[in-house]
Amino acid sequence: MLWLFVLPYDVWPKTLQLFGIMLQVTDRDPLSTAQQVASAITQAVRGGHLVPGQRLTETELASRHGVSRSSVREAFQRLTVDGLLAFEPHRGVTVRRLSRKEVDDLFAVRSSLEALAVSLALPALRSEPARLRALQAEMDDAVAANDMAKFSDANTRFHALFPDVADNAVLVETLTRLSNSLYWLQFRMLVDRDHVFASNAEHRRIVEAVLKGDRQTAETAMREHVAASGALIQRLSDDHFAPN
Amino acid sequence: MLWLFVLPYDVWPKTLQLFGIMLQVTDRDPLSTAQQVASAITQAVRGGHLVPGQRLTETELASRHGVSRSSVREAFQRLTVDGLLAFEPHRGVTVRRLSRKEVDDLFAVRSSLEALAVSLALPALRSEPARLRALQAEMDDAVAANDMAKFSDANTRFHALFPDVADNAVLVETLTRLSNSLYWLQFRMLVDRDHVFASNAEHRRIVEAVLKGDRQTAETAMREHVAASGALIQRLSDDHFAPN
DNA sequence: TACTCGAGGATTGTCGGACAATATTGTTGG
DNA sequence: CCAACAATATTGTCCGACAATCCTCGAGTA
Repeated sequence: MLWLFVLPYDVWPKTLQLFGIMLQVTDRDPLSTAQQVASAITQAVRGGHLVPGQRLTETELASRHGVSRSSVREAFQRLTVDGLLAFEPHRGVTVRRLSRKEVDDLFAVRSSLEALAVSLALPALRSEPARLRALQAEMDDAVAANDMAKFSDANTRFHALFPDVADNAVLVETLTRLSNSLYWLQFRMLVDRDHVFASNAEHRRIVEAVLKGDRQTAETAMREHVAASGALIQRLSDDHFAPN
Repeated sequence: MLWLFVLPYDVWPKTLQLFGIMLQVTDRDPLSTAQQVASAITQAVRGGHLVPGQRLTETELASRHGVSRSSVREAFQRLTVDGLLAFEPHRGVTVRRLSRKEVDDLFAVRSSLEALAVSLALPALRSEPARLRALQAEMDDAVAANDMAKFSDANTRFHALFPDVADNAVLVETLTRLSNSLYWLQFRMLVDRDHVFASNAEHRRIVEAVLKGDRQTAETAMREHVAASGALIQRLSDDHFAPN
């Protein structure tokens, strides 16, 4: 029946009932308009084209992306709950700007959840340590080569690895939300060269404890690592934070 | 200047600049239409008028509440991120129905965060123990009187107390979301009489540890208490859960 | 019987326009 | 410097429209 696979995607039936078995055709729907706009805004924030505190108006974004106000509103809502934008009734949205206390609060929750992720992911990572080791090697290389961008990328994947392997959708979703709010701060954080070395040492502690199967040590190491990042961010100058 | 207070609310200026001091008039904006619809749906779910798995259509809700489809869509979105409704592209929303695994995932995250809440709230609760003691007494009374409704109410406030006192907005928001998804299950859970007694004993353990200032014990007591609730829910019959 | 196909209806996704409610800004005058 | 008002910009909500997609169900077929 190989001929089936050369048919263009469009003419495939959505479901095939053969021999009483229901075959589901993987049906990746094209992203909704609102989702596309949301992604575009996210990219703009990540790329620094939109700075924290900046105001976004519905009509402007609508015409810029060639979509209707409805879709932009929907995108705004999603990004607001994702923690990337801040919403005020009758005043619109702005790129979220965190106060010192908000950063503190976020890191407190994040450290707890990342510790949980380490604990949940430990068995799986231990039984197949290749992925973790590869990531560690990559970070070591980046440090040795003094390549900040590379380290930043590997660092992001390092922190995403544990929730991912933990196989807990709620955990992944929650941590994603928190990370979105923190992205711009994390970016600024990485320019500090000394911190990168310290950070990598902390990563190594975590990795070793995980591979050794020492859950308690791995958890607290991660907890302290995240807390240290939070403390470091707090040392940034005042104008990186919103008043209050 | 007492005469000012007899003026109707409408004619008050929004801000008063007097003697160079900016006075903010507390401006409780009337809830947006979308928010009202969202609240109504929430009440309907809590009251059992809408059962898990049930489908909600935009036009039907719009005409029922006398609002436009736009507002209903917005309400749906909020309730989806709040975990009360489940959304599928091109298929609309249904009252969320959790699978066993999802319940497990939720309780894992929730136990971690409630333990964090206990830890953060401990100092404040210890320096002013009246509130905690009053709640404990209330729950004891409910158990003694075999009053399930009263215990349920006090139980809800007990679990809300720690995040509230912890003074961490992110924590409160995150836990609220998780609780919303679990509401219907918690409701079913409370019909089990034996569990109520066990639950109250666990509460007492937590309270004692907190008032004694024993952070470690308090944390693990809360963690285990939440985990026990999760395990209990898992014992419900299959038809309370979504397949998968 | 087991399966495919297609028509028709229901529902969602997106659009454009409209208008009131509210916020922001600028101006005026004391 | 500050109150009061006018002008403007933006959001909140509504309506109507239509294409895209999903669901149902009956007819056709091997």
